[in-house]
Amino acid sequence: MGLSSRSAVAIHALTMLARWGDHSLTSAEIADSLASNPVLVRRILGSLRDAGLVWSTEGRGGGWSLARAPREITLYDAYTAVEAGPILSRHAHPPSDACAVGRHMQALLEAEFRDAERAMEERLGRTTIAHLLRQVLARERELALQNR
Amino acid sequence: MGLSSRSAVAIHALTMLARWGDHSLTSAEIADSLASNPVLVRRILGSLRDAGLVWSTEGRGGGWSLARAPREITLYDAYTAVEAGPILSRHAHPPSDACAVGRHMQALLEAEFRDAERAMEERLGRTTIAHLLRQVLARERELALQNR
DNA sequence: ATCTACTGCCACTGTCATAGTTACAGTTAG
DNA sequence: CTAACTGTAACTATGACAGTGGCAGTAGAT
Repeated sequence: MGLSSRSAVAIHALTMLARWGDHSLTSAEIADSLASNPVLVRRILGSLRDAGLVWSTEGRGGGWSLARAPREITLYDAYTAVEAGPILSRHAHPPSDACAVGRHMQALLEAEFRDAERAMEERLGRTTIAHLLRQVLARERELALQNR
Repeated sequence: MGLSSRSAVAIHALTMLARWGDHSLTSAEIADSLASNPVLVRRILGSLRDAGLVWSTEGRGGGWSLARAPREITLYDAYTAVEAGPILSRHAHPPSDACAVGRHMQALLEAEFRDAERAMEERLGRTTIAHLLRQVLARERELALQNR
């Protein structure tokens, strides 16, 4: 493993909200689809709300809805909303300053790792929730045909 | 944070081995530069050896050396030698099969995440240890000039 | 007014990966 | 035989994470 599964949860939830776009979903409904927990869902959707991707209403009949069109939300948006630190982690301690190599490795690695992370983020930014939803619907149609 | 710092340690060690290419280094020497522990270094260099990037000799006077030219070792080589699983982790549990979205999300995310990870790996594959070493030496020359 | 169904949030648990450390057996040069 | 290494297993401490229960706040339904 590496990172948390929060990105997966976030993208899953966003796609569900896009699928049932006309009405809001509760954290319990989303948790059911994830085979997970409403509190967990609320925590992650809370981050998405802070990032302006969704909004929520309290009280009876409340729930969650998208704050933007699905085609205006990329996987990168979801990813950066819920994931904190860098992917490729740096030295646990700063290396020794007495070593000619150690003196510079931190700065060099920082540059290399940032570039590599940016490449990944750039790729995530190319896929939108709308794109994912389209694939989900296509797969559902296929299933419907097979079960006829 | 995200992943382990093993990649950083591996790249650091490889660069040191390239810098002092004529003779081998002990795990204690490398650990000193990392401000870390010889056992940790041996564990990580062990993975690099399994991947064919370095070799080691036991007994007195033993130590570690590169098994290839520095320009033939990329950061991706080091990364995949020491890092096990995927970066972007998937759902903790498989989602509910009863949900039209949940049924398909795992496969779709798998494809998206693999593409994103590949983009990162591709970027890491573009930088070699030789490139890093060149930068270290350049920075050392600068320092030498300033301290004159 | 009260009930019901939500969000929001805190505190806690169990689990797991990792960094770090100690210990010791095996290997090799002096 | 001794000193200096590698190789490896066992252990600890730390921290991130998923998951859970509890409870205050909010708002529609009756």
